[in-house]
Amino acid sequence: MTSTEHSAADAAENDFDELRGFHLFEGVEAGLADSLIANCTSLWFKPGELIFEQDNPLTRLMIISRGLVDLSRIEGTREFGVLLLAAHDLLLPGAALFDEPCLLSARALTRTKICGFPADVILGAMSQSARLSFNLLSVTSGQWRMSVRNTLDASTRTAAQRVGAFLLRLADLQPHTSPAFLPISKRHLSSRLGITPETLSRVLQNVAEHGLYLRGRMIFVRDREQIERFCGPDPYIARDERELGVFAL
Amino acid sequence: MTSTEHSAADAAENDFDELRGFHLFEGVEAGLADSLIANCTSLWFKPGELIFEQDNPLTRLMIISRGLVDLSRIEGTREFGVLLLAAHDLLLPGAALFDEPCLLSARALTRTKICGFPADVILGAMSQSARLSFNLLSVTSGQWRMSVRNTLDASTRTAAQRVGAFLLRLADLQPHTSPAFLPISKRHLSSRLGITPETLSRVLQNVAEHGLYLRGRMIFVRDREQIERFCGPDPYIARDERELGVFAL
DNA sequence: CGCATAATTGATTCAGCTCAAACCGAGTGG
DNA sequence: CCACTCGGTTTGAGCTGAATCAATTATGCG
Repeated sequence: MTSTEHSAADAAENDFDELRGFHLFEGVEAGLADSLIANCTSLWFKPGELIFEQDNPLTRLMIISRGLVDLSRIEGTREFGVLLLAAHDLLLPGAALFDEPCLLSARALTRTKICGFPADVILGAMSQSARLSFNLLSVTSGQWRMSVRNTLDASTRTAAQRVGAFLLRLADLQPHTSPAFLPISKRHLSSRLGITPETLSRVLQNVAEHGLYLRGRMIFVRDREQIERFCGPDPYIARDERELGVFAL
Repeated sequence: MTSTEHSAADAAENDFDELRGFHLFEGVEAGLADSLIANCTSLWFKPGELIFEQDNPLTRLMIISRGLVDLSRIEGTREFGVLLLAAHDLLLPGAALFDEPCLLSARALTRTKICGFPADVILGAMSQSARLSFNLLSVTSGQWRMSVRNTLDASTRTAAQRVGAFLLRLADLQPHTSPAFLPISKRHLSSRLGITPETLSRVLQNVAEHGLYLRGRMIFVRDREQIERFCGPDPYIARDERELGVFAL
């Protein structure tokens, strides 16, 4: 953790309202939530900076307050992206709470703000608040579900279809901005989709011929019908994981 | 659910001791655990039988009391195995508790006994017992962790390495039987490892040349050194997921 | 015994990887 | 203002692991 660290008190004042509104604290007894938030420390990370490294234990439960975080396994020079988390998401809650050595490293993709709660404080709070445990369970379930979707995507769709579907979803998540914006580098995108940067580059040409193109970091959906047909309909019953407090991409 | 169904009372009597010892109920207040178990219904499934189908909601939280269950996405004729669960494991707890339509179907691989608890009863109990919520969270985290391991295996190892590593782990999990026993068909094994049956067949010859062979359903580890070298060392820090109440393969 | 399902074997194809080279745009400093 | 890096990206050529398709051969199992 090399970034500027604010004092706990400082963090609590600045972040209070923000954190209080997070799904994690929904329905949690006010007094308890407040005391948890008072224990929180926030940290800013620059794009590209590592937040924590695989194979180490995690002593705090971290939540993304701003930014985007890539969870991936780093093996030599190659990175295998597993999940892309966004604001409101928790970082490997299981690893933090159950002393699992992380399987994954976390890296900030954009300028990112992380709030951390000491794991033992959370564990203590869980034994008092059924609702907090419930929320944690709902988030963990949702993240797992997202991870299963990725696994299935990887084995049922071609690289081109995954690229198309991912960009399309990204566009749908920002309905107000047109054109939609790709918040990460193509390199990271390729890692997230389990392909090499070279393949991504080639595949984008193919995708462009089917109604969706990426110029710079702007995503243009030119022919929705066509691109949807091309990607294959999302094989999964629609379910907005955001209801579970999951904002992963 | 086409199998013989026992009455709840019947189930409770027969299964009481068995269920009470499951990780799910560890540390849960005795009265509460007992009343939950009284609400449980058990069902037997024949090998190959579907336990539930993808895209449907789940109304009960199911736990495997005996047998092996394959969680997979069925797409036309091809099946994509995601996780192989064993006795003591829960079946998609998140789907049952949060009304997620399942992404996966569950199929009994061996003769299997499933105990089910109505989801709303569990939800009610969770609000009373922090420990029950905690246990559910630990199981869900552990299953997710296992699923991440699979994802990583799929993208970092070759088919042959995955086959070798899987059989080796299977052998290690039954230290008392020699030779170790493959409890499922090769077809299912291939699905679990994300390869075709043809590839599995070919790859087994290759694996045999590196110290591990499969004759019928017997697994012989002839040269442990060699096969471990061949598969590449398990890249993940050792952690026995069984501590988390997860027995998935 | 005989049929259905599972497993092997062979021939061929193909999606995506690797390696290597060219390209491009944004900073940087002379 | 321009030359010069230096990432990140693109393009090209060739390779390869695993899938597919098709044809046998084994293995239960009723």
